[in-house]
Amino acid sequence: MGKRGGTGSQGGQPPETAGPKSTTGLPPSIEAAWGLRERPTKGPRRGLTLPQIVEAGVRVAVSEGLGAVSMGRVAAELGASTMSLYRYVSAKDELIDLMMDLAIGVPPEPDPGQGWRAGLTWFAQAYRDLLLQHSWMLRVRISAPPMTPNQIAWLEYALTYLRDTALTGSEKLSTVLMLSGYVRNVTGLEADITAAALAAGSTAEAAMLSYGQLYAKVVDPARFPETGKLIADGVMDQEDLPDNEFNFGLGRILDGLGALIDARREPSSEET
Amino acid sequence: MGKRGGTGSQGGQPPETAGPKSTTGLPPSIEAAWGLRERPTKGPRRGLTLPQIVEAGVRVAVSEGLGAVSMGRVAAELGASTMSLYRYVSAKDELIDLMMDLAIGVPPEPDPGQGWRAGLTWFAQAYRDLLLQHSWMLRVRISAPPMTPNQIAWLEYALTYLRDTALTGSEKLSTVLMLSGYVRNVTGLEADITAAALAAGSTAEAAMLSYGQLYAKVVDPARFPETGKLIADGVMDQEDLPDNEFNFGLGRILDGLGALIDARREPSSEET
DNA sequence: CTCTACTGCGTAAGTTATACGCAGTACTAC
DNA sequence: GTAGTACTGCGTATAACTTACGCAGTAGAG
Repeated sequence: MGKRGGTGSQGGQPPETAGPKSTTGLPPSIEAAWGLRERPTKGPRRGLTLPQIVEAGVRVAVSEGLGAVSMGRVAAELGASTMSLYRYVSAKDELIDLMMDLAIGVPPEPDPGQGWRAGLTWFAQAYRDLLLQHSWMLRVRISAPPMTPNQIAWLEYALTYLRDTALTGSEKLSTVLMLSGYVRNVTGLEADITAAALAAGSTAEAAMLSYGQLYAKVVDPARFPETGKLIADGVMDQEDLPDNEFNFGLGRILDGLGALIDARREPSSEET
Repeated sequence: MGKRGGTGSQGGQPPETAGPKSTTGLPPSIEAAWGLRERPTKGPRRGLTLPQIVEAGVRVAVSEGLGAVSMGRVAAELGASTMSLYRYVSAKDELIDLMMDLAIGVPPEPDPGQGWRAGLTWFAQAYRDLLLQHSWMLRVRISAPPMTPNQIAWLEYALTYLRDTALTGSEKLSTVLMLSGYVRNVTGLEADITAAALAAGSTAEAAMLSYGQLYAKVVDPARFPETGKLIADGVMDQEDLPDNEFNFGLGRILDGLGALIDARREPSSEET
């Protein structure tokens, strides 16, 4: 252990974490994402910037997968030392949160003119495309409600499409969370299947076809008749093409939502 | 490194992993879960059993959280050594998969008499209760379609409720996946919020109330008007009570599904 | 009784995140 | 200028882990 044997004249306390103390009470990652944390102006010039680091992290995640994102790897990407990153980021999780926010990006401007259904469909599609592009995001465990700037922007974007409906605020929020959760689930499942099969050494297409055969090996149709029927019908094999799967669930959700929106419009006299 | 200095007379190859070679092509965890892997009858009496180990793992997860589940901790729980577990389990992930299957358990017998909607509602509720009981499961990253025995049993259970509808097999499967994914999402979000707030040092109730105040600190109502409205209305604060949130989304999904089921029944002449 | 396929498990290697504190830098105050 | 000091990057070290490897011993098979 590092005994104090130097001639160092200061020996001050180490800084709390990255940056000055926070008074907001927000989680550190969230503070960082919103650019709070005023930076002092004293000491040596800083060698890196937060955005640089986060970009490097995303670069690593995109090219080598989330598993390759270690503090050391990201630092190497920048030609810096591992520990230097901790001057900008208080923990690895914070880096990951920031990477997510960067990758999510600013959503395309909403166009409420097209109606809630078309709007939400587009929202879902855009989110899906994003996840397919940055499939490492599917491997990040979500552990808090969305609070970073771009996440909020997407939320806002979706809420805008619901503005002219008679849903309550709480219902709108629930709707958006349900929808984005759905998109994440379906896309993630699809990615997992593809990845597992690719790892087993087939092409993506052939891989998806073969999944049902694994089920067939294990599921006894006598004990699980309904599941057995699905397997026999080859449903597990093709998964019906990912996009169809996606659209089916999306359609159901929006249908259900539409029923409520319609019901709200007529009987009540809340406004208009 | 262990140089060979002993008088050992054998020096054979180490066994592949836990147990004999597999010929099924299934992922190792799945094989283990279904009890494939015939055990030989030679050598010394085994000191442990797979179920014992998996139970110990669940015990640790329940009482100390998923993060506490390490090979060493589980072994200690059994009074065994860390490495001895690898005679039963090929990797930690396999242990986790088996823990999941054990915790999921056998679902209650379905009663298709009550109709698909009541049935699926009960299914969702039962799954939700399970996740609330074993909240560590929410922290496990799902990385494959459900394939272990009890997972399949739950799937079968849900499919049974859809038996008498005119949905296609593919639609039924999508429906169940959508539903269980939804339950997992909502329950997980709820658990995350509670956990985060508890960590911040409030009681569960008070914690949930305070979440919206974090949003208020960060969201500029001018830039994000719709989101700002939600915050101002206190929607983020209460999250509308977890159960309401849960029931809202569930209702929407089932409504949407109902519309399709009804539509299928009338116009077509597929059966009956 | 011997052979040998097993067993539990000690040892050690390889990864990680990250606490701690040093040596140096560049504003600020005089 | 010159000192003081609040910073900087980063080397060193620690604490968890997972897991490969191989030894010493055990018990069914022949």
